[in-house]
Amino acid sequence: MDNRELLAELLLPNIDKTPDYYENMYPERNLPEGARVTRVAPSPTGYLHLGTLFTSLVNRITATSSGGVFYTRIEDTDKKREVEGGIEDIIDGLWRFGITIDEGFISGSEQKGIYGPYQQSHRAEIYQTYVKDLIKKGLAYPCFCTAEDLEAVRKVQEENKIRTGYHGEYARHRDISYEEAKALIDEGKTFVVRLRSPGSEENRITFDDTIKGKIEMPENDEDFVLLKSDGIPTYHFAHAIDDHLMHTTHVLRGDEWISSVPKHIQLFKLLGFKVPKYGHVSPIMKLDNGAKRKISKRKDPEAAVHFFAEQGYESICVIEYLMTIAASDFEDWRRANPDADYRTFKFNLKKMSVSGALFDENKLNDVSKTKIAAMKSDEVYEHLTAWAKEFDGEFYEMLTANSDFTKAMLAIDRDDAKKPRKDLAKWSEAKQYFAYFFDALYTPNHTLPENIDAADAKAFLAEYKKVYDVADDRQAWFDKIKLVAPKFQFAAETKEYKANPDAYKGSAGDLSTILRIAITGRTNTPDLCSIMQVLGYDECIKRIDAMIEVL
RNA sequence: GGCCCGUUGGUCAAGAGGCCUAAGACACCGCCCUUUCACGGCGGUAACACGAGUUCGAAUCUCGUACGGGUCACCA
Repeated sequence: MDNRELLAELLLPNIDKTPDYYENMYPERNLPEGARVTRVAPSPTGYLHLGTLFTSLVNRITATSSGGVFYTRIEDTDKKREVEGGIEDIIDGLWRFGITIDEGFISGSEQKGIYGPYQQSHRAEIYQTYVKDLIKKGLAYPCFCTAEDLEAVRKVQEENKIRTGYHGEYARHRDISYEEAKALIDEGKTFVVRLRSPGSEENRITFDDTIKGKIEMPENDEDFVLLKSDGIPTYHFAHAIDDHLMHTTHVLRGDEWISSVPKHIQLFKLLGFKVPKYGHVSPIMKLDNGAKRKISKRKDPEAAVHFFAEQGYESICVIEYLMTIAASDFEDWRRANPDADYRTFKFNLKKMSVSGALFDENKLNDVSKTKIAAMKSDEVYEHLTAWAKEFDGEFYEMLTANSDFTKAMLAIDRDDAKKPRKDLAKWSEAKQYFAYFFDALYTPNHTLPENIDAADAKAFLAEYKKVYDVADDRQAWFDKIKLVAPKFQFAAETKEYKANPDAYKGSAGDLSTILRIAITGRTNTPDLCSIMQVLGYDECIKRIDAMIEVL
């Protein structure tokens, strides 16, 4: 046995398989030409992040549009940062947003597919097998440097203005002999396994990023860590092994990875793997004191996708909004296909923005309002109550105490309307918006607009009471307002009033406003006639009387 | 600091040397429609970061500057 073989046996004595074993175990996927295999590989370090959702969406739709496969893989190689229930949180979150998962972790505890296990902490033997092979080939070696050793080297490099890192002459254990290694191990020293990089900073490599285009960078010459001292791989190594074995065709990930691409390409080539296509997704940004910055888990509530659920944004609305960021031609498509499922949109990575988009709440609200406006009352009822049940128990009780009443309320300007109102963007707005329908929420406010005289208002309400019939349809209802209008010198027709404003105190429109204030305490509500029908005769009279009383 | 990437109205963006007197959407403003609000219709304000160069011609190509972002771990 030569030095390399001895080293390999010394370092990884329990590994008895060779890479061939795994190559045979995980065969090529049987997929049609052009089908793309994508994945999202989150670390269970906390809740589902907006950025993770975004990249998941991009991966998902890329697979879908090409008839491919989208799978999840858990990157739990850093035990220190792991959070209890993290896997479940992320996977369930994906499903909740309609990101379907074909393979890998399909719930917090279930895996599906023949390329597993889909959790890196359970794949140690696989990684070690490949590392052992690399050592035998002289492409990897043990490094016994401690954190302090590395720190000292870095300091020297910084002082001498040399590029920091474990490369070239600073790769101290690069040519360690079997004997040296054995002695150190016998002393009880721990080690990591590093790549013996054949690269040089002088060389340039280029790769074609499917999102950002052609990128040129110096070749990697750093002997970066493959296996940590606990025998678990670093991200770089796990990425190469897993994406190769799981036959990922497109690695679509956050653009913080761009600078690691030279490492990855080198690794794939050294391992004899086919290099996948890379696409680097720009982060979603946020405006902070006039400065653009990446949305941060720590500072921004909307970084946690849970925020949107709490606010009562429909998950599909968040997704559609993200689609407008992901694909510059999505909005046009949406206008042309207002009812189509977004999944049928033909997604093209080339249409993605190369710079990070600012998160735009206005736009989200617009997308959301349009979506909710298109719903029928039954659907709104279902979604609203589901939200309230989880986030506002008190409101939930009110909504469900009399579901027919609530549904009638929700049907106003919606079910029979040619052009439904665009009002609600998120369910948390509903409580305030519909407050006057519920005794517990309604606080009368009898403030009149400045152009209306209190005496007139009082007289009008008293007169209106006499003719009011809850059974009137919209036309009859308005005719009655017009009927009484002349008695107070108000114009029955808006046009008349506009043509000759001095002849009148106001128009039928102003009278409606008085009535609206009496009934709802507001000047801005959906169709008043319908509101009065839903509220019922007694309640309306009660409110009218209450207003007459205070005037 | 080294290495990457980026920069078109307030926001998202179209744009591949002449079709750009620079599209569209959101937001904002005005008018019309209208019982209110909304929808809808019509219109408006508003942008190629800066400087050189290449070219008959540059938002588009090149270089430099500025600004922004990312990355330089036994984290992903």
